[in-house]
Amino acid sequence: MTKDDSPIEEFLPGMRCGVLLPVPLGQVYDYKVADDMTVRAGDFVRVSFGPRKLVGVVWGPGAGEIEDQKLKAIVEKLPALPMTALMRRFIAWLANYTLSSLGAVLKMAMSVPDALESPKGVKVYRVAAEMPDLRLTPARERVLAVLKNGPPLSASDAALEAACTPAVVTGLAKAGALEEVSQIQEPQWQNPDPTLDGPSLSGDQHAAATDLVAKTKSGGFAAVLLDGVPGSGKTEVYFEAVAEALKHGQQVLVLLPEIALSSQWLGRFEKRFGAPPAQWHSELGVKERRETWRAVADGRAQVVVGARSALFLPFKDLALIVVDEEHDPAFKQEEGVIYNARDMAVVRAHLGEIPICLVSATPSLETAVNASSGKYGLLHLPQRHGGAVLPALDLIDMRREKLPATRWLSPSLIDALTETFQAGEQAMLFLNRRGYAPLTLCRTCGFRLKCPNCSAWLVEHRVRGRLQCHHCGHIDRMPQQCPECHAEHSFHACGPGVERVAEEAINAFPDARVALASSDTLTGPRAAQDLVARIERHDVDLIIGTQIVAKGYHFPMLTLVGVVDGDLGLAGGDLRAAERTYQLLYQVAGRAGRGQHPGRVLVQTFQPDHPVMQAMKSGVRDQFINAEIKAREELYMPPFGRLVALIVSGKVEAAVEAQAVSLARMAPGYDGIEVLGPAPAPLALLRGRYRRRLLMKLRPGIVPQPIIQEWLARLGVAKRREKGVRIQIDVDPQSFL
DNA sequence: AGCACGCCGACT
DNA sequence: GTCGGCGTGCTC
Repeated sequence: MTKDDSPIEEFLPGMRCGVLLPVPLGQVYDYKVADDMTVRAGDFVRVSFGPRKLVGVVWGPGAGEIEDQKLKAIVEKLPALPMTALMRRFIAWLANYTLSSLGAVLKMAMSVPDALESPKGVKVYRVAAEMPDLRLTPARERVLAVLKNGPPLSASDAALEAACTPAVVTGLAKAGALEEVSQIQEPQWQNPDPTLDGPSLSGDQHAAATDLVAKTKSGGFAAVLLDGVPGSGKTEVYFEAVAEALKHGQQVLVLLPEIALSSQWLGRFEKRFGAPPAQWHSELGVKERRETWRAVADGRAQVVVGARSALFLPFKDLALIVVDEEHDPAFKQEEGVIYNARDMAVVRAHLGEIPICLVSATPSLETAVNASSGKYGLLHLPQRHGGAVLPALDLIDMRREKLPATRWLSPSLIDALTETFQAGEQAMLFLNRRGYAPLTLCRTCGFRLKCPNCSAWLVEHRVRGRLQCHHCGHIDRMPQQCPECHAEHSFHACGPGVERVAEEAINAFPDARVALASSDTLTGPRAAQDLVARIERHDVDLIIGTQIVAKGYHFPMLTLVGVVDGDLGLAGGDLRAAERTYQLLYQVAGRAGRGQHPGRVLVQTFQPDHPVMQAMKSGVRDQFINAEIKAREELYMPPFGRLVALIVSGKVEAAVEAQAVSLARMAPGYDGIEVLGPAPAPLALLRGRYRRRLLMKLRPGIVPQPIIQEWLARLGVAKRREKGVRIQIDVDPQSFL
């Protein structure tokens, strides 16, 4: 069956149809079409489900397993535009791939239930057909004149136009001179204008843009890696393809890892297209969500930039997907339905038969392999745009720098900072650790402050005067005395966080204006935007930040980047650690010297001979990548084999342990499949739940999903499912441990 | 996931 | 005597 000759799609009164509900149940429930309606697959309908009313989606013909008498009738068909067949196929594909229930995936695609209801009218006023007798004050006359000659307005708008207070308007309505009408207001979206002149492109940029534009124009699936060094103008290249889609009245989705912090990206977009794109991220208010959702569904919003959940927006006519910073681990959703938005974006493009462009200066190994094997197209921008040169990078061998135990900035780095400030330029210190210190212990008895819900240390945040768990959000006040030995003033902070480095920097440079940038200080888009503006105005000399500052910012006066602890990501022995560290360091280094001023990057490391450090120093990226690829290939690690993690969790440790053991015992024993574990998960206790992890390694070509389904089914048959224990499946986990 | 039904401890 | 704790079972 081809995808075009669809099964029965229309259901008449009295017929049985299957309705999928946004609850994690994985089943499609049968309902009867009520007498006064016809529904089609994709329609949003309200149904009774047990004691509650839910909105679901007509999914197809009913399964027919339940007797007619038990069938409930559909309560109501909602006026929203139906879910497209494409979105339904996407949901089904994702549920199957991630081994999660259809309902759980549907829930992600129905995150704005409000948007499906008929839009609520806004009270607007117009002049009544018959004018009653009333006293006409000048203000009243102005209001009547405004409403006589123009469209109906809300009380506040009319008041604004007539230069009076809204009370005058409502007073007139009360007197019968104005009629109140309910008007549905779908806000107008200012759409980006593709006919504005773009920037002039370099030869490489032009060639890449031409290719992307052609693919966007012709349609059809194509995945392309746009690989360019920081500052090479990748954004301008894909903007050309965005313009192409806009010219044909089609839509574009741009996925970014952390939309909330990309005010600079928005600025560039607006400069190119004269209007901002629609945005989609977790900080949107209810109203914005509802309006954006509707505007995307009916095609008024043409370009959406968003975090991973934007993948589930109901695009009417999507022509292109761009995944910027495609290597970023933030695309991976680790809770609930576990999926990688970058990979699922490729799937969506495939199902929708449209091109997708993956963008990065440090492509993930998976994408790099796909590009070199020819599965993905490759567009390469090897040079910085406009003659800017890549920063010079030096390693600081921390084994030679004699530092006191509570200092982390080496004399070499201090010297470089001094020079930078003297030249009137800006510097950035990078340390991927929030708070003041990652560990606090009692000097008297050795007690360590620890999270009650997780196997993690509590991190002191001195700015806010409290202790915080970075995994569950647990917050404590800093205790006065040791909870164990009751010694006073005995706490000792171990190791540095950004706050502590800031303290050290302020001591060393009392005159420097220092800004701290972490997820604790930049709590929303506005805070981020403010900081960016301050840095651009040069109101800040030194930025000290976590990975939040590694993203694609561009500050012309920023000429020195110091990495406080280059080795931080390398601990732990994960195969991916080297790749990650390299990507992060490379991104951070890219912040330096993007304007006319040449940049300098200093990386403090205790392992200057590590391949990552050597690759950073030589600037030869591909040599390092190729070595990593070879290592993966030899070990049948992704993308040369498959991994699936099974995470067993629950509140009772013994039950979790028992479940993990029985899972391992009943593991499939096929050729080419290896099951490792159980081992304590990276956080053996998280949010009060104990965790064990099993890792399944599969040789290339083996499809994991049916094998795992069968495995879990055998477990059920053998009555080896522990109560209160959850088994979560992570297909293609980020961590290899 | 919700939500109801159901069976055992401290309160007006 | 009731209010309420959360165990378990169902939802077309």
